[in-house]
Amino acid sequence: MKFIVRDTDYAVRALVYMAKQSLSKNKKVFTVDEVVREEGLPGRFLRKLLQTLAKRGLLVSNKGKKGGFSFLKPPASIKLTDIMEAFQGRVDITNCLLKGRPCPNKKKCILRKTLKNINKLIQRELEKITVVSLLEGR
Amino acid sequence: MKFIVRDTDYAVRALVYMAKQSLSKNKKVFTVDEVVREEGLPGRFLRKLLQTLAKRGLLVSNKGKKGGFSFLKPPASIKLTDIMEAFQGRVDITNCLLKGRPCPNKKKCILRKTLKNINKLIQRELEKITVVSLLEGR
DNA sequence: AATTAATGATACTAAAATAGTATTATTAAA
DNA sequence: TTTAATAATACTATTTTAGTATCATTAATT
Ligand code: FES
Ligand code: FES
Repeated sequence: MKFIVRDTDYAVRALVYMAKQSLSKNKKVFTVDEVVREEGLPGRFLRKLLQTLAKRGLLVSNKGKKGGFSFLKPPASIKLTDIMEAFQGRVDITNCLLKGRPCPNKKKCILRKTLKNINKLIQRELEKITVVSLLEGR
Repeated sequence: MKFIVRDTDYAVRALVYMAKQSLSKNKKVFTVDEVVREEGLPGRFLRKLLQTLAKRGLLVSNKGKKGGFSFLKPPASIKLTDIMEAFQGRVDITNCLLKGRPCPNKKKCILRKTLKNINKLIQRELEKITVVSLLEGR
């Protein structure tokens, strides 16, 4: 069950690395190459991911020499769900209908109800997790 | 987020149809062709799915003229999770590690803990849902 | 001004997963 | 013997995922 896709995973690794350096060494700007060296991720791919995060307003990017990516939002305020939404849309396990055909009993469908409830819970729990909480474990 | 795959979906439709006929008309044996006619599913594909359910011990199959599939387990005792497991393995959203690389902080990883808890809850909830509860909405 | 080191945008491609089809064998009733 | 069903398994097409390549833009350094 692919709940967290690779894009999200790579992006989280990158952000956690950046947050770590940022908090411990007060480092501000990170090039893709640096993150790639440290985390062993595919470079061109990660670049695309960080671009996406910049478009989403989590990071800022600066072109040219001495350029790179830095946090726009502080890492303690970046939720896991923010990152997931950037790459995989909102958490939604309620899509129980395939090919547009309705379930046999849509209105009183117990599965639909159950999935909706579970989904809310998942969202609530994942929103508690931030880049810093991944780094620090709390 | 593909939580329920198409195989499961088709199989559920088939089983719900069969349960309905079984409960209302005391019908026992169903050919693939009948289900396909009624539910509009791809025939050869559904046959493969019902074969899987038979191997799993949910249905029995009978070859030859007047053959077909019938319930081995009563539909009220067939859980959604039984069907899901047949086609997509156990419900497991905890696979947060990709490409075998560990997360930055595996032992005290808050995401891991959160996902494990959520997963238990999902399993508990989905186990309450059976073929008959899908049919009846409770 | 030229060079260099960075990201931006976008198109392309390879690999894997998903969904579905085809073929041949087996079985049992009529 | 024919017919109507499933069994097994191989094959194929489509879609998604993952990743690469190319060229453009930008800003600091020399
Ligand atoms: S299975 Fe989705 S509405 Fe019932
Ligand atoms: S993200 Fe899986 S153990 Fe931390």
